[in-house]
Amino acid sequence: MKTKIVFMGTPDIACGMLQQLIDDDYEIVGVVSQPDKKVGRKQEIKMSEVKQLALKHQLDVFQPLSIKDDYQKIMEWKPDLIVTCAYGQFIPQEVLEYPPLGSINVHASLLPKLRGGAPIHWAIIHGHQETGISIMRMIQKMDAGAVMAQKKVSILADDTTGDVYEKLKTCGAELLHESIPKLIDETASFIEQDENAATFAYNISKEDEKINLDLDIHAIYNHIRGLIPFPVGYFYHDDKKIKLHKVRKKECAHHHQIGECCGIIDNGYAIAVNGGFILLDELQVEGKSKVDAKAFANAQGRAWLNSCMR
RNA sequence: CGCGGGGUAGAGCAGUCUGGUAGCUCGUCGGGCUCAUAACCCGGAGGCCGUUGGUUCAAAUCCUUCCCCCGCAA
Repeated sequence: MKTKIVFMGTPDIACGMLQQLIDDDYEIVGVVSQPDKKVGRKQEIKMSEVKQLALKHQLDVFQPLSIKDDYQKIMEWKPDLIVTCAYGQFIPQEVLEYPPLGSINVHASLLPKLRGGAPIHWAIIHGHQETGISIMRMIQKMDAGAVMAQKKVSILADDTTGDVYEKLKTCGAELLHESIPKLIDETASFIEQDENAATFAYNISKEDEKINLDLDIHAIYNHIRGLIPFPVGYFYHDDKKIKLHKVRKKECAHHHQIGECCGIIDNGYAIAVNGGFILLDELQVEGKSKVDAKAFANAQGRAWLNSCMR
């Protein structure tokens, strides 16, 4: 008899896990995801990525506004196991304890490091050279349950959050594929996390997206690439917000002011910082569309020469 | 009717306030120069100035209708 699983998740990365469960031919009795949201200027209704994938495979979808007091449906599905990945709400104890095989979560960091909603972004912003996937038991405290499996992934010097995200999506799916059989045949072993070593990676706030040009070139570069492709870092020129979609760095000595616009260097639009230049390959000025460095340098970038970003 | 910016040559922009020959940088095409270049020089092509109606002798520019793009807020 197939193991009955309820999957709970919302954004794209969770789709990697759901797809793996589908491919592994478990009986997915239901999928729980965040409610459809109005999004953008036009406030169009958007279904979560997980919901879209679930519907494509004709799975039952449940979207409680607040799962805290609306979870009966999950019990009715009678799951043997609950698998979650970036669902977005705290799940009541009664639900977590219901399945005989327990409730596990796929988290994109090497726990106990980087607990929270944005582990990939913060791993890069902090300049880490490796991160990974952890699969652990769900408990009431965020990402604090005993860990049953981990797998490392390296972060290359120029990787963006998007790059690492793709690696982790694949890695997570593989680890999940290996782990569930161990739960079923009871060979899984769980190790409690070292609470003293815990660090946190909370969701990125507006303030976190602002790039501080006073830092050294490496910190700035890590900060910017850690926010690509979403939500994207920014700084200002006068009162105009400049969003940074694609950048490189060039370490070298120079005599420019911090934040000074220096025109095209190595095909990128150069901004002087401590220790070298940040080369903008794709940027977007508030109210305008995204443009490449050359296009930007033709008009606006030319006018801004010798003035400073801040 | 949430707030704001914008639509001008293939690209990025100026011109709009104060109506009067369609401009700049880049690309492209042709020619020239150089050992050489994302170098430089000369020349050319390419626009219903987003759309509708109006004001005017005359509209990219002023008033009006609608469409589309973007930033913010949610």
